[in-house]
Amino acid sequence: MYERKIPEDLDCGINITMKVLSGKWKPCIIDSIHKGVRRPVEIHAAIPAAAPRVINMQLRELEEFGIVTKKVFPDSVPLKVEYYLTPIGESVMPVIRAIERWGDENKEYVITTSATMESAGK
Amino acid sequence: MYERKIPEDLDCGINITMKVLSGKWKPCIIDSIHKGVRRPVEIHAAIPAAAPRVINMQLRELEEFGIVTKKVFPDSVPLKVEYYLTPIGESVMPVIRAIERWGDENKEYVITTSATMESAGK
DNA sequence: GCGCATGGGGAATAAATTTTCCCTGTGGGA
DNA sequence: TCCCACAGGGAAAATTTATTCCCCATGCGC
Repeated sequence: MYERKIPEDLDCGINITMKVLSGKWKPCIIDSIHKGVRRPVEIHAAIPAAAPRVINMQLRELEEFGIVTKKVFPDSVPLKVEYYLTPIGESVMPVIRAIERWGDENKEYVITTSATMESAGK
Repeated sequence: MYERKIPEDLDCGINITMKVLSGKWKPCIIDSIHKGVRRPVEIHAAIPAAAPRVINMQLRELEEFGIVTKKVFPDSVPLKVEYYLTPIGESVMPVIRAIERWGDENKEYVITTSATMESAGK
């Protein structure tokens, strides 16, 4: 990870969750794994917009936080790796679901609003 | 706002919500307003860790997205301004609550885990 | 040997976001 | 007059985060 220079305030729960979930692709990664997408290549395929390197790094961070665990099959060739959600990882799913649901329900609105914003003042 | 150079994918609901909520202090700001903290000075006081300038900018972005509305009392001196959640703003509250709840429930865990991460490899 | 797929990392660069510094303007009070 | 509280913005610097480019290793098939 990076070395923080600005201290973070972990007072309110919002910031705690954000510390774990912040990362452009982390919620998507968690959601994918929850859906049963376990192998790195599959995760990359599921989120093509993200560079593989970024997904690797965010997976590592999620692993450090105990959100996911990594299972390596040392004898299989080509090398096989699988990621699973830990119980803590499972416990964030309601949060991800809430985020996803709101987004799905307000997709139209957000897209048209942000389009309007761009054509107006920027 | 800033001019994006990397296109965003607004396919999945997660990214939609994140577009609206991303911003270091936005969830806190929304939560504060929901709790009845309406005037800019009060919001600043409620989130002392954030620079006032940042809060102003994020408020403006939230306003552009229709999450909050601004009510100005032109005749009062000193100038009085109040922010309110719009119906859409109210509709994100369940998301904020879910984020807040998970953070509160896992505060200890996250804090000790991130402390361990720092003392180990960084 | 060569190229493939698998899983991954270092270093540099680019982009996005936040923070700091200082400025605008109003009207009240000392 | 000078300074206060209020609300807010421009510009630059700093910080944080993402992305790109190229590298490593294994064992298979040709």
